[in-house]
Amino acid sequence: MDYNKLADLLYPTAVNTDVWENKYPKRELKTGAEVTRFAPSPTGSLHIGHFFQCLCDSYIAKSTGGLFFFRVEDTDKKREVEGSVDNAINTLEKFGIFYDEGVMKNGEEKGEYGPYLQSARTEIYRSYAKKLVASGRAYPCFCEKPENFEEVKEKRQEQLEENFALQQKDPCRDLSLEEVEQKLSQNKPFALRLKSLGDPEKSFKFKDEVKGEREIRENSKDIILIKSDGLPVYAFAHAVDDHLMRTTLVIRGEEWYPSLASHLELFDAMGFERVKYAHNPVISKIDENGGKRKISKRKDKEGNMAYFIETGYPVNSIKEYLLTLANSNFEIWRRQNPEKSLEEFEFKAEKITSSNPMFDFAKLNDISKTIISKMTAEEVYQELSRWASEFDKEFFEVISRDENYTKAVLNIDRETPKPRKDIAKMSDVKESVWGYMFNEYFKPEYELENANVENLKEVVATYTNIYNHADTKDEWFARIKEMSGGLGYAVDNKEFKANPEKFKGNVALVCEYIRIALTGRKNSPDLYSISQVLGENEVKRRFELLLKSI
RNA sequence: GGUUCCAUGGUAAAUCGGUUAAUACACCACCCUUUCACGGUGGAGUGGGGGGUUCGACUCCCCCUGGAAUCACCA
Repeated sequence: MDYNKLADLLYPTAVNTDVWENKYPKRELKTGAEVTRFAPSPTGSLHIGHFFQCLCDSYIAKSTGGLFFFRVEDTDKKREVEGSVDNAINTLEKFGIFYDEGVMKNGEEKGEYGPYLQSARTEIYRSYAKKLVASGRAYPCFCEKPENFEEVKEKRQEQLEENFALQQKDPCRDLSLEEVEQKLSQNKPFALRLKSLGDPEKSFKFKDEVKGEREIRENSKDIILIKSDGLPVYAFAHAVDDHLMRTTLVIRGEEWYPSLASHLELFDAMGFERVKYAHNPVISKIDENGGKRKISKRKDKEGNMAYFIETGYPVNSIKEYLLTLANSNFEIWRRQNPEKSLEEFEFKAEKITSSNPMFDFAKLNDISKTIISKMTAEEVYQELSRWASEFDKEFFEVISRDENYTKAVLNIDRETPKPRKDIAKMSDVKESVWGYMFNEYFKPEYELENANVENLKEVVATYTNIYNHADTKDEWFARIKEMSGGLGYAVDNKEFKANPEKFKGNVALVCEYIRIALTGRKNSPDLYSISQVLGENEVKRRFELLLKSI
């Protein structure tokens, strides 16, 4: 078989690969510098696993003094979702992840190693395809392609049931030049397959940057390289692009690990220097049935990065949480360096665990609450209005109506040595933390279970008469105490504990009644601060509202 | 079913052959407190099972079990 002839037949116009090798020379970097990349396919919003990798990529590039680029793997036109590229770019921007090269908004690009959009690289792929054919390492396959994945699965199921018949080599593997010529003349579309020389009985040593030294079996599959639509498949595009873009470290999900051997064979067949790999664990969750499974972008809200943006988690909360999953020593570093910027953390690929971590909302929320508790009211306000202006326009109107009022609300129990930790995400402000401070969201639907309604009424009715907005905090409390005593509540808590039957309750209970009137709930921060921020008229109005409603 | 990866409390995990097996979140109790929180103190809870190797194993080896990934002209 004359492979050169076959190559000319298949790719008559493809240019020699030297053109590309010269156009994209090796990068000049100091030793140890890693070139990493984030290369999603534009199939909708960003998955948390992708973002996780992306975070690792950017950290490693930065901490080794290398560089990080952004490539778009748009080779599956069927699955493509419009707007995905912009969405990914926006997400990276929102999360403060900057890339040195790659696709930008409006279809522009920066960097000397582009195009960074795979669909714009077909000419390059054709050159390498031709080279591979010419060296006898790839061949055209004219077989009919499966309609869809369902069909593939059915076929697989059949194979399983017949005790999995061994996969045979592709029938097109040994087509003669004449046969190829004839099919081509009939305008039959073809896919390009790798002619694998591997033997799965043999294995070789390989060092994964996360998993360490591993032994893997050789690949023997004649994997598809270029689809019949002329676009490359992941493996081929990965090999060509990461070679030509001079990537040094490929960080990707563990789901790629099983196909690693075929990728390595491809690199070797094309004469490329191998890149290093770091296979990350897949972020999983415990599902409704108690089982563990990979987080799904479709089924799980936390699988979708958009969720965190839409609900208003500060970007650093998400980053810090993912960092604790990626490098478990991050948490210790953070405790030792509470004031340092995230960027100063020294990230290590080999510290990434190889077992799949479970996503834990409780932990994320704790991290986030701590971060927000350290912000000033002004900072929270900025974050809140930025979020609300995009995702809760109505609330945005409400909080911007009186900026100073909103800031005063956000400042309650904040400027203390031990600030409250109650906001995990911006949507909490309205929904579970401060809603009642705004008339629109103050619902006089009181939580009255276990409350003695008559006593509640009595306390509020009495208190509304003696309330003095000008009181200092001490005066304010003294007044409540005095009133409590007069109404038959224990002023001394020890006494109350000793003889609870002698009193209607204690001062704590009186406060609870006032709290119910003021906030509609049984928990809220310091009542004095709340009254002061609400203002005298509003305080009185709420007392009246309660007295009328019960 | 084949191949592969993984295995310390509920979750994230430290240890890298000798420890009362750290720590954080969550949980419980108590303290602080006018309430809710925050904070403080304490508590319960972990090496999947079975074989080896070793004076000694959570740590090394083997088997089993369990979980996960993958087996597309998808990435």
